[in-house]
Amino acid sequence: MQYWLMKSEPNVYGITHLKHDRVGQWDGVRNYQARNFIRSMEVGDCAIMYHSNMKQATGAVGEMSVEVVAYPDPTQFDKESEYFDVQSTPDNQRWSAVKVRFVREFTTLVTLDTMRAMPALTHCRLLMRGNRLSVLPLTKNEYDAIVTKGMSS
DNA sequence: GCCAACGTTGGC
DNA sequence: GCCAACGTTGGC
Repeated sequence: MQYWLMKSEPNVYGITHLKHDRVGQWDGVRNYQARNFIRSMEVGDCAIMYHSNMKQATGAVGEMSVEVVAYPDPTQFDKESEYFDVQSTPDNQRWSAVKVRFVREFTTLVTLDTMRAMPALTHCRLLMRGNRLSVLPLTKNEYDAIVTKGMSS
């Protein structure tokens, strides 16, 4: 069992969308390190959804689980998509997607400030300077600490 | 293989 | 909207 944190922009695909869809495709990852994490995901892995780029509501918003392991991200071949990658071909599939299932939405937004103040997250990559990874691993301890905060009212 | 230029991310 | 930090590209 592995634990992850996955960033999304809530206006593109946030917790509200996933809650509605129940199972959603996590695509558009265009960073090799993040892609490699995507490829190492297993069915049943736990993941925290994190909303980024929000003026008021940046932070962890809920829990997901991995429903389908990595497969070629269809948006890389879609000329209409903003994620289209001219260098991707059927023989050279550069990018991967997974499917995630909605588990629950936090009752409380866990903001960056809150997370910075949590001893359990001292070494979390999310909080390190200049961190830009959109998919990153968490320890069970880090994951549990965020969920506990999120479900406290 | 180095590295300058450029593009992107994401907090503020 | 700004800009620091980091990743990628491409000339050499």
